[in-house]
Amino acid sequence: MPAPSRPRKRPTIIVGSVDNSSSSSSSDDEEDEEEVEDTVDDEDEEKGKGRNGSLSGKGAGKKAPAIIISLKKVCKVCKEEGHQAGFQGANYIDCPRKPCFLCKMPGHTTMSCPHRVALEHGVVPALRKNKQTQLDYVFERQLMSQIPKIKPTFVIPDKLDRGVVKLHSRRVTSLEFHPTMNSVLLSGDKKGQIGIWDYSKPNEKTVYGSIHSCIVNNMKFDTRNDIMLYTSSSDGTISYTDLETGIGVLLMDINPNGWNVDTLLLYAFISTGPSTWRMLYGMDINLDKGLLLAADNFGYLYLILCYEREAGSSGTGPARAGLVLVRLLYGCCLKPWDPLFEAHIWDIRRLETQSFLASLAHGRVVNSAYFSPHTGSKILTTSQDNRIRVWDSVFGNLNLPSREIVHSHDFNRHLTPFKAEWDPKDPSESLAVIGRYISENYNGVALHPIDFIDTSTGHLVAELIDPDLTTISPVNKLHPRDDILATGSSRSVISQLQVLNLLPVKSVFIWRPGGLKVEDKEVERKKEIIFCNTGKKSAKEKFNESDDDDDGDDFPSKGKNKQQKKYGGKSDKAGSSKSKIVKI
DNA sequence: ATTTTATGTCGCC
DNA sequence: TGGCGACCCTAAAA
Repeated sequence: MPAPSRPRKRPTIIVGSVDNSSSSSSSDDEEDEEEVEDTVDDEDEEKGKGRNGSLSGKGAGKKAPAIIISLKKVCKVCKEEGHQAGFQGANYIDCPRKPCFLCKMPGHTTMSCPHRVALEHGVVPALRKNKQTQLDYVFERQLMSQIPKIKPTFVIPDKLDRGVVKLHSRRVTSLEFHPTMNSVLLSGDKKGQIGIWDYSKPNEKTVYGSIHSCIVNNMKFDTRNDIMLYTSSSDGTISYTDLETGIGVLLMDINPNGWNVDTLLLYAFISTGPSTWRMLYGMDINLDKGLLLAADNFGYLYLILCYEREAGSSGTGPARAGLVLVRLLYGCCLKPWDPLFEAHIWDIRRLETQSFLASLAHGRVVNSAYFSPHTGSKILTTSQDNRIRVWDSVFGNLNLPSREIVHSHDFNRHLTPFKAEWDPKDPSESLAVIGRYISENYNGVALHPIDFIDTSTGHLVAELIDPDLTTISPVNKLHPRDDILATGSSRSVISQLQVLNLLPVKSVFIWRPGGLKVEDKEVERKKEIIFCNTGKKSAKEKFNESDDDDDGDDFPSKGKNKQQKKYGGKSDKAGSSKSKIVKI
């Protein structure tokens, strides 16, 4: 069923009415380069539908006007003259009339955003009211003691081996490592398929194509029987699938009438408004209690008793698109009315939904929320307002986050939402990984790093880039035991740099320091280097510097390929930036 | 070979 | 309040 289509206009060119008489290209005071060519093109496009077989139809257009009108270049964002937004080489120039694309504050652009170059990288310590309660006491006693006082050094690779495999024909939307088999990675895609890849035995890869009909949003292993996988999808179903056979059980379907029926009803009787199709965006399980919870885009929370396979649902009100946090509070009877689990539901638009225990206010849509991996005492959220937030002490005051970290993950359409995730190996529960939306100029090429952020300080510990990985990487997963990161590509790679290593479309990437034992031809091995720095600005400067002087690096320059350089802790300004590099 | 279409979100009018 | 266009967006389908 096609959505109501609007005619998508071609990029409209505004003909400058100021100087339509003067056709010469030298009349303008600024930006007088490609005026002639622009003029011809735009005339072609303004008439018919621009079937521009010949983009450079010099003058021979059938409706060529007698007067060639010169154009004032206007900003494509605000349509004003005098500046232009867009890429200039690998640098994107923001429209100065818009708020900063990074921090969303007016008055400056991304290039000069203080959060872009600050060492603290946008950390805003929150105001904390120091009022001790009984809950705080419980927190201190039961959970705080588990958190090490001294934070370990993060293990961030500065050299990478990479395995690449193409499993999916659509973008990867979720990743999960197997809970016990160290080298097995699960991946879900936009199409609803599930991929299984054992990257130590590259031949062992499987794709199951009929588990869901669209985006696989969540995957959770049945830890009691870890060949079984729970998955939730935007098709509104939860499946319980045997990974050895691909045979699954449909545990729940919240669209029993199907997509077409709902949509037909929608257009027949309502003619506008949101679809009634329900999509599952959040899921978590607690197998000790045999519980599975899932959340849909209308803000409903569904509870499934996994073991008995009794599906039931409990509505929490028609709020929209909240996310769900679920975690058992072992031995803590904090919520007498609900001793089994604690669920937080929040919705930035409709906060009146009654039954949540706490509401974490965000400026815009919340993409994800995760309890910290060991104690569960902290919550890490990613919001569309370009901020990562850490909420300390789920027992305490959650009115304000304890950290706000400005980070570019505000996404447009066609991208899987970015989700900052804890490093499950970090005992101090402070390291998080998240892909970055905004691009950065790395030696002349615009790349989108995967950021490692110390949420306790807000420092950008590392930004991981790859010259061949020119895609945005919204989906990332750190291995629960090994120093391995898996990431899913958001789109195909179209790059002239790929001479040797043809990165396939919609791949799953594995970075691992120290060597990846793979022999399969489909799994490429490549040694790369990542940036480790605390400020992107200086990273670029250093990059350019090390092109000149520094060498002896074990990475030879090969022809036209962009080379990545390793950065030591060279401070570039007053000892300000101190890199944290740990080679492993 | 090009255009359309996806059901994403927000600001603006 | 809702329709509409724009977005550092992609790419399969038509």
